[in-house]
Amino acid sequence: MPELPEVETIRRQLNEEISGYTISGLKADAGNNFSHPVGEVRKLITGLKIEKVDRQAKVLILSLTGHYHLLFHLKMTGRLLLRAPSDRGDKYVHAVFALTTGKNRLELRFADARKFGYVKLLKSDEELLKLRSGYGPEPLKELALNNFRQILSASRRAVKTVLLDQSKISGIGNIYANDALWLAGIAPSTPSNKITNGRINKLFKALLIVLRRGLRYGGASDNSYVQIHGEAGSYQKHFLVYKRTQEPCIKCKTPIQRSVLGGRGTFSCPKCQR
DNA sequence: CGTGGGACCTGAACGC
DNA sequence: TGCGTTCAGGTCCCAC
Repeated sequence: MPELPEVETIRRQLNEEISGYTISGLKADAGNNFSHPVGEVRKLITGLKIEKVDRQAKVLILSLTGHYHLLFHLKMTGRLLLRAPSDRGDKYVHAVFALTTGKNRLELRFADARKFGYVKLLKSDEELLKLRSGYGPEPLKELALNNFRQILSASRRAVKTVLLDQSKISGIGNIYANDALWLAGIAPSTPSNKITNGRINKLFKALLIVLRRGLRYGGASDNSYVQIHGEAGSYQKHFLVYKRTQEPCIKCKTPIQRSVLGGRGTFSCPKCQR
């Protein structure tokens, strides 16, 4: 759901719209998922200014003055919504951050139907560095082909499992892993270290293509993901194999197969992917 | 080191 | 109409 393209879409919108705002309040209900008691977080961040909105893998990072960093992970059903204080009707809101600049007032609302998502406060740049060090390179910014080759050749696990491993590469989730493997013509269960160089090149390109495409369409609103003003993305209209069980393969018309790999729904064309 | 499974929590979709 | 069951994906944690 919220994978790299979805979270990056939100990051860009938030960075554009709330940078420079000051946090002027915080309300959260009992169903929140905060790393620290809400009262403590409120005390620490009230009055701090949002310097920029960053991202590591699927984690959004609001960097505040004073070297504080507010992290949001949306997991499956989390949403971040930017609203006027008078706007009503958002469901499953667990936390509301009041934002102020000059006379402008906004609310950043953290909503999550399933409560898997979290809000985490980091109190120093060191903590942020430590968090970042647990993640692999960002595919659209840092990942070089050589590095990608090393990552894949270092594991005997199924290639799809490696793609989804956030400690190896940042931000790839089930949608884009499935679609990239189809585009590259590689079966998801292929042992990662058995993929030839030529096919690694193909997969590398395919991965960048599907992630950029996801971004261009503003993410996949397949489930509960929406952008910060509630608009849907549209990548779900362009899935290559994801969720297309029994529908014809775009290349060869063979029905797309669903299987389970590493406990996750896996979609592939038995003819095009070997 | 790797992996399989369960846990987290709840709405939606489906079966009867 | 209304009940029950199953499923979903991101990540962590535990047992093998």
